[in-house]
Amino acid sequence: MARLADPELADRRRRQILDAAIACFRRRGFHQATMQEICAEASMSAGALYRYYASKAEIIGAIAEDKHAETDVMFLDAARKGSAVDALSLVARDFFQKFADGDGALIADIFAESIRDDAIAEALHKINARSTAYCIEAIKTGQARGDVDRNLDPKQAANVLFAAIEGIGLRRAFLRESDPDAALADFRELAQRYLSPPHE
Amino acid sequence: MARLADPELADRRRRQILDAAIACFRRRGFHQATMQEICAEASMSAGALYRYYASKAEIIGAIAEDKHAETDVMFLDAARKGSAVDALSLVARDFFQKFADGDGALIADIFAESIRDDAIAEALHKINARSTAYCIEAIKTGQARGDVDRNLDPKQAANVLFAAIEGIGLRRAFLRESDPDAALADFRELAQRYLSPPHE
Amino acid sequence: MARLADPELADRRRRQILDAAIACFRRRGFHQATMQEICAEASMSAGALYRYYASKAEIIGAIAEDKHAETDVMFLDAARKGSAVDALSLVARDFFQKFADGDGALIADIFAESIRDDAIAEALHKINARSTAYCIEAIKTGQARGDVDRNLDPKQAANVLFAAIEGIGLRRAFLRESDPDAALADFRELAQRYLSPPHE
Amino acid sequence: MARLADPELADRRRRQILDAAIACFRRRGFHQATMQEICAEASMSAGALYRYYASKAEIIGAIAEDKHAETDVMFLDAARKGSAVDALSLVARDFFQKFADGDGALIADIFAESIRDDAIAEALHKINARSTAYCIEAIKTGQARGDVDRNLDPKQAANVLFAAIEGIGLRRAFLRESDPDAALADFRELAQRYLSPPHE
DNA sequence: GATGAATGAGCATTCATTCAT
DNA sequence: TATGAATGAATGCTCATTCAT
Repeated sequence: MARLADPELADRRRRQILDAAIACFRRRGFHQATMQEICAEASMSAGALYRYYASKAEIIGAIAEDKHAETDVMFLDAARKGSAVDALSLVARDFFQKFADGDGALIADIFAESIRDDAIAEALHKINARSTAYCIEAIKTGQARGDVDRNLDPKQAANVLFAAIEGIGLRRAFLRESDPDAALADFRELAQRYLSPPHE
Repeated sequence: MARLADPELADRRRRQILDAAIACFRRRGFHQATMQEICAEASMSAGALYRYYASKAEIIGAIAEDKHAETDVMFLDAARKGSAVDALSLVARDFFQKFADGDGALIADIFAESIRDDAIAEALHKINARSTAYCIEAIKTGQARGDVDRNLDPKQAANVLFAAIEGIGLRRAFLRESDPDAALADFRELAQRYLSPPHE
Repeated sequence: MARLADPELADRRRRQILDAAIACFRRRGFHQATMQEICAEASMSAGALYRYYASKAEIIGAIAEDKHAETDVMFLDAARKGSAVDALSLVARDFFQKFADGDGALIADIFAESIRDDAIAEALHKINARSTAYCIEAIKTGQARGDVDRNLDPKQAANVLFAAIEGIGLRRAFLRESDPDAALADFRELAQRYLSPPHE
Repeated sequence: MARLADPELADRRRRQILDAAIACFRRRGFHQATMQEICAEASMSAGALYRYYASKAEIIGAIAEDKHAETDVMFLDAARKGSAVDALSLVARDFFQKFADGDGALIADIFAESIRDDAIAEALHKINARSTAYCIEAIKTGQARGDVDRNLDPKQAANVLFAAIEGIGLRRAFLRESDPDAALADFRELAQRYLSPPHE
């Protein structure tokens, strides 16, 4: 009588829960949002939800990874085709858009959580290492091409630039300035000046 | 004979509560830390604590302002004496030290809280406006002197640089890299390259 | 298979809570009885109770209405069949029985609460208007028949008689005189003399 | 150096506390009003207040007696001079005025408290016995004179009439009808008809 | 697989009362 | 006498999680 577990259904349900949780966490933060709210948002009973995620912490972990991972996909292509600044701008633009969409507080929550919680930090470090690796690659390519100052340490520069993207996004969310294009312009100017070789 | 209400005592108690709350919030975050923990940390009964702060939210607000305001004092002097980069470095150094001291998650919490809560945001905007004003001044002075590129918009540049400080601090906390001098070196290089006039 | 929310269960639980609350409120009053006591009396956890009533105030409101409404049912029949005094006596008897059963203080609490709280007052006014309407009808019928003095204003008389019932009940509870039949005799004598046409 | 306790001061302070407590209890009820509120209303520190009353319960007891006693003074004179109805009307008028002044809920609280608390009840019974005695006297005088039906039991009648006064006052407070003269008219009509001998 | 009622420890907050000054 | 800061148990209420159906 019993059918085997349908893995597609499980994936669908997990996605449904994550989306609901993201919506709730945006509005209220990880620790203020309740499981009941998430259940309601996901149109799902508590029992059903707990079949897919064993605890609130697990959902938080899943979302942190999820948010961090999204950016990754587009990087590689862009990095080869254009300059380092153009590739980074693509990432930055995407990131700023999230802030414009109301993800600012959630991203800050993820920072807080990953600073405090080693398990989450570890998961995010892996994702971050990959993104950084692409960026380092792009910077090295730029240095080879001559658009990027050869005196810069590629890894250090990659981290500084990611930090700048995050900082600009956060600060603009704090200041209620939500135009992602303005944020991007700020970032491009910073990146350009930071990366350019002297006497350009 | 009647003893009059002692305003010094009130100040001392408030400080005591804030310090205890900061310790708890660092470890556990605003919404996970309990009032009982704060009371214990402050060696104070719940009743005593509530004489000085009417609610947990009020403590959160007070700490947010407190943390934000700390940096301010030193800025003005530094800005007149040295270059814009040197003045900013002073602020940055101080900020990075907080991360090294374990304030990273708390600062992220403050970002999250101020993005979500308009009342807290408003209070912080005032404090931030003052800091930014000093920085803008320093940049203008640098432009007059010729160490700062005249093509930069001072206000925009000030915000970008603050954003960079915050981003670098957060990212390093996330990566468990706690050396504030390394962070400062990263920031100085970024600021130098960003602010310098071309053909230097 | 999914079980649908059972509305009967909800009704049962609500009744169970109300009964427990009435028992507690009788003994200790609205504001001295604790939710824990009510939970214990209802053999229910706090969480379960709060699924059915959102707050203590809501329970107080529900009980106030409940107590007030109980009398209503029997009136109409009685009013048609017998004299106004007989119909009123039925209500009075029922009311005095409540005092004999220990409801006196609770009824006084309901008065206090409804005098102070407009929301509760409003709800009770509706219920009261219905009871009064039946009584007015009975008095008018009596006037038509000739057992009731035609000089009396029916509405005014109805309110005076209800007031007398309440006053007698309260005063007897205060005096620890709990015999409902003695109370009823007092009331009948008063009502008879008050309503009778002169020269009878 | 130390002066002996000044008994006048003590009386003044006690009065001050009682007045403040009455004001608070009116607004919020015995068990919802806090000692802090009473202290503030009395412009007195908690320590000072507790020198004069050992507990909140003691204040409640004192107020209950106080409220009940107020009526007493005027009765005796009136009872001798006019008819029983006139004497009772004086008391009733005074009582209805209290309701008009906002004492309704407090009076209901006193009923509740005295029904539940034997100590308070006992104290009030004494005061009540005195008032009732005066009323009984007035009724007997009326019976002797012939304005009061000789078939009525004087004690029973006195209690019924007091009950009616209380019931009318309470019910009007509940209905938000605050005109004391209208209440008095209701009562006079009731008392007149209740007390009058037949064939008048 | 899914439901949603139930749990109960835990939470922020209050308040009658005390006591050092 | 008077003050008012302090106490801390108790309050109304919440919520992550479980489990019988």
